[in-house]
Amino acid sequence: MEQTVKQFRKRNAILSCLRCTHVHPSAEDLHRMLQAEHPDISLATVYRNLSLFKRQGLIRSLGAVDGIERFDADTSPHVHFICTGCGRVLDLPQLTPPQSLEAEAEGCSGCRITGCQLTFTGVCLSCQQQNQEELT
Amino acid sequence: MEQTVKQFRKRNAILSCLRCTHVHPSAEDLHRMLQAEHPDISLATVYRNLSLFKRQGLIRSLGAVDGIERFDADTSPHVHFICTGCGRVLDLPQLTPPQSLEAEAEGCSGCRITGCQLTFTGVCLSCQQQNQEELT
DNA sequence: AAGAGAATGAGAATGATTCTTATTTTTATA
DNA sequence: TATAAAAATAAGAATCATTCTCATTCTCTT
Repeated sequence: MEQTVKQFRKRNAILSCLRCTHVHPSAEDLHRMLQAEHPDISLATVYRNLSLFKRQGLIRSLGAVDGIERFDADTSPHVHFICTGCGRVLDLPQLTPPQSLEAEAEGCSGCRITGCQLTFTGVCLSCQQQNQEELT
Repeated sequence: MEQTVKQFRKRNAILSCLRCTHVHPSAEDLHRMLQAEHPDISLATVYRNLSLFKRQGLIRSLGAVDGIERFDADTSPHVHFICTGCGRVLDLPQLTPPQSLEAEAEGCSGCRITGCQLTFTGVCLSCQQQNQEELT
């Protein structure tokens, strides 16, 4: 007899799914990833819950890449790289964001600072290789 | 007799306008600002030329604030602050972005890095005051 | 002055995101 | 356990920033 543990709440599934990936997906990406387990999940539900999580501070938005918002369940301060070729977003966990600047920023501006985002842009390895091939 | 120097090209006006402001305007903001001098300028022209300037590297996009893209004619590396209350974007010219990290980032990721964006978020002075008043 | 090519205006098209509403699921209460 | 109230969801419509289309207007060259 199978367990009667049914997972009715799709909300948890959305958060889990985001927490299990490192691709910094868009809402549509997540919707696609979730469909295996929840074939009837609605795109609106994904959007709705993502903004809820954002408000709750459970996740972060990385802003839009090519006009599409990307999300990250890792809310700890870390550095990102965005490839201008393919739109891939990578974590750069080796680097530490310059926390010293935060106090300095508050001091010189009078603004109360609650967040910091350091993002590099450029061309990722696989796009570099692809560009190379195209020249041949 | 008035000078016969007519400024037919609106393109230059758009770039000049962006260069003369520090508010990091949106396309619509610019369109509004330009209407004094060019009452018949089209919003499509503003958008069209902004993406041209971006491609040419004459201006930078700061990404979207509240779903609306914001632009900056200052392409030199500098730090931004975005107010989550009013959406205002401020320069923090006192701070220098950590250029040392860029080489480190290339080293550890293999990505070719072409740009860097350091952005703080929080509450600006005038929004802090307004919040204060609301409590009274 | 005429023709070719670039720039523009106006409005339609696009597409990501949000909203609405009817339905389903969950929780609270008896 | 039944039942009512509250929360969550699906589906599709609505919104709105941005891009596209195409007819017209400018600009430059000859």
